[in-house]
Amino acid sequence: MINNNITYMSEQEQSPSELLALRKEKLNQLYELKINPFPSSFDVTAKTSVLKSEDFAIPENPEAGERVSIAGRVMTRRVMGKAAFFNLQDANGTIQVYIRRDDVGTDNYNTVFKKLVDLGDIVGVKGFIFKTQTGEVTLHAEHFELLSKAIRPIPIAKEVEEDGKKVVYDAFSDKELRYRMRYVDLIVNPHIRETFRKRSQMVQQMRMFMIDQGYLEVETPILQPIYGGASARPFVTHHNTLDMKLYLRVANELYLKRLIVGGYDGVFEFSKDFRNEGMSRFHNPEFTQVELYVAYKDYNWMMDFVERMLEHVALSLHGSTEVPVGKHVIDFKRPWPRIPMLEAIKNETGIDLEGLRLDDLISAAKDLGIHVDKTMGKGKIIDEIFGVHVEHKLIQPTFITDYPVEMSPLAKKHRNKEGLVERFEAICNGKEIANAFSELNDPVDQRQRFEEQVKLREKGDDEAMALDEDFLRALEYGMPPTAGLGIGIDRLAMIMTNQESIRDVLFFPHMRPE
RNA sequence: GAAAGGGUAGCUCAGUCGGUAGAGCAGCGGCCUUUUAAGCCGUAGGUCGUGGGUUCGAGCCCCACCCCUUUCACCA
Repeated sequence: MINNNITYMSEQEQSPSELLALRKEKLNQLYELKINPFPSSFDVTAKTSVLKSEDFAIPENPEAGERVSIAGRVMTRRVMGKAAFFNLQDANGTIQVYIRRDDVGTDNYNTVFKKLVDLGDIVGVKGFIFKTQTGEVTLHAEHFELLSKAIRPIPIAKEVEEDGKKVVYDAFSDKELRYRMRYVDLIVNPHIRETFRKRSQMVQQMRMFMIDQGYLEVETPILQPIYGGASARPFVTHHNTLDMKLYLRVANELYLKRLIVGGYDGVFEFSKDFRNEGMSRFHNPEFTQVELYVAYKDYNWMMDFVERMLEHVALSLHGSTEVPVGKHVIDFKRPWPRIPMLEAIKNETGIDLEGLRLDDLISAAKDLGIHVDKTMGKGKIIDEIFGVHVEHKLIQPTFITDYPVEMSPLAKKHRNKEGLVERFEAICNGKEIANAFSELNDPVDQRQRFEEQVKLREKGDDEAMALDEDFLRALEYGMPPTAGLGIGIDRLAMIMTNQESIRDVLFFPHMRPE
């Protein structure tokens, strides 16, 4: 016991790093000087990005120019005795600040700025804009004030221009640390801030696009007594007062269709969904989808809609329908090719699966190197062939249409193709980005489809859907013909921001505890 | 779940054959009033992911475990 205690205490002494302790000591010194290291507010009148833009005119005699005040984080510092330069970073950029002892006061400069302010501290400055000898737009500070003391050191990267290119040295680049401490990542890696700004813009543009059509943005339950709307394993939780099992939603489809039954002619929801499955660069346990349901429309209309909306999104984010993604340039200009699934398979493999009996289909699949087991029906086999031989080759936006009915228990049967449903997926960069169908609104057919799902579940398919009696009751009151759509927001954001991993478009991707 | 790679100072990384733990930046003490990876002089900083083992001696070799990355499988 005694030994353990001694070990424990010595760990305690070592654990706050020297740098942390030193900065806490600086806090104490500030208090002794009657300087509040965490004041309540500061009057900001300008942004660094505006000050550095062409629009901001610097007069002949800069000292006669207007006074501006800016606030932000001290990112670099070059002290030359009685004067110094530092770079101040605000939300949109950085600007160099020139500060002299004779302008801001001896104590403020020598003691506060030089001794007690560190890189990473948040400060406010007021002064006028001029250009240095080397032509850099700089704020000449006449007032300097500490706004928030940072007691942890930030990882400082050095940036330099070499042959006209920006080269960054010692960037904060450890992915684990970046994801675990996204706040630090955002401070020191400005391009990360930009990626998330783009994601936000993307969502905003989609929202406005749908609102402009007159569709209603709604919210539906995340905690559901019966989960449905997608083939997936759910997270389970428990309600104490009701003493009942609840599921975190895997989709919101069945609730949105209840609202179409209720009489709205268009509803959509940006929905956090939860699926208890593997993690990868394309999968996070929680992810975002937007689902949209429009009455009196079918999947053909929905293809037009998706084209129009995503073309609009690309244009508003990039000023062009062309979006660079990895080695490719993806062009969202409409119209996109529309290819029935069996035709797409025929195009890629030369094999026509149309009208094949199950045993012929199985041998065709085996010829194509597909692993087939006895539980797989025709639909599953076709889907597998498509996944292995076609999907990853579709780089430019493409609609794949008319899926096997077995894979789509919520989609309406095709009006003239036996065994298929009126469904499409939009494929882009080799991945599904949208999934849509003419919604099944026949309550008798829907009940049969649910019952088939229940059989699959009994056979051991733990991703099969459960029978939702209340949803069936809603359909029994009559749902108009309806087109429904789901778009994976994270996947789309990866494309629109040219990121290879879903973790780079989620602020806080799921990580094991530290 | 499987395979490969990785975990060394606050950050980015070296570390040879197993022989006292290294650099740059950040930090600390100085000098320097238009610098910009500022510069110059000096200085401090480590549970080498964790726990075992082999050895006179382990950052390095062996075993187990933890965490991350990438790829694959399931899935959106």
